[in-house]
Amino acid sequence: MDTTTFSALAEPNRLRIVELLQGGPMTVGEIADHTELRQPQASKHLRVLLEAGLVEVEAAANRRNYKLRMEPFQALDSWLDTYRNIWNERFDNLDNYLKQLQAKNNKQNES
Amino acid sequence: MDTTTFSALAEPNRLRIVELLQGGPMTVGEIADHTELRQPQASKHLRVLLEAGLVEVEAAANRRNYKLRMEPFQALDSWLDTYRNIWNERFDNLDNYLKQLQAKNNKQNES
DNA sequence: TAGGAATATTCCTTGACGGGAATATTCCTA
DNA sequence: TAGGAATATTCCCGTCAAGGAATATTCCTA
Repeated sequence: MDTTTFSALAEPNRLRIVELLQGGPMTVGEIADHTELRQPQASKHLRVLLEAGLVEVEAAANRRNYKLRMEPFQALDSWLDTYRNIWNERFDNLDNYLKQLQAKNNKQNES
Repeated sequence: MDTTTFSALAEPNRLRIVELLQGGPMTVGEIADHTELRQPQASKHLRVLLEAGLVEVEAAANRRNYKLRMEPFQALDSWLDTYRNIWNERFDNLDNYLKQLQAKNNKQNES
């Protein structure tokens, strides 16, 4: 995992844009409207997202439709695999501990 | 989803530290050794990770053991849910498209 | 209790990033 | 083909984050 996806998403306005694009492709103007960003800054942030591979553009005459790319999110997803293992492991340990505790209690109650 | 986890992971050395800690708790000195970071910078990065909630510390005399916290990763995981829906949706569309195409071909071959 | 090991903090400097304003570019249509 | 709409780019400035070096802090042990 390299850090470009993280840096792209580390900027609040860009994260906002990404979440906006969940609803489908959008035009620069629409994005600017929904984010209180001026058009130039919207363009700039979209450029960063584009270079990070988080979005792609399709030119339609005057307009540009920006759309989410799924690859980076899928990469994130598999990056998380390792951590899922870790937290499952920890959960199993806790689980075992609780079971042992319960077994112990049962034994006491028997006597 | 707020951006603090992303900014914490956006710094290469910090991402490196997080991945190191997959192997279990580590001391500041150990971390510094494994990352070509000087001790002060290691401390500083750990502070950031700490404040972002990505790690926790346990003091042991002179040493401090830093250890991963799972909550932020779990949060990331559920944040990804939305995007999983999106890519499944797209995959279904592609799937349907291919099936239609195949049905069409079969029809042609029949005649 | 002095010294040393492990860690944290401070100060400084530098480079990158984000916003604002102005301007350039592209494309459509009257 | 001139003008206008949509978008991109450039320049400037202020802020912030990261590394280096030095120093402070904490805790152990001889």
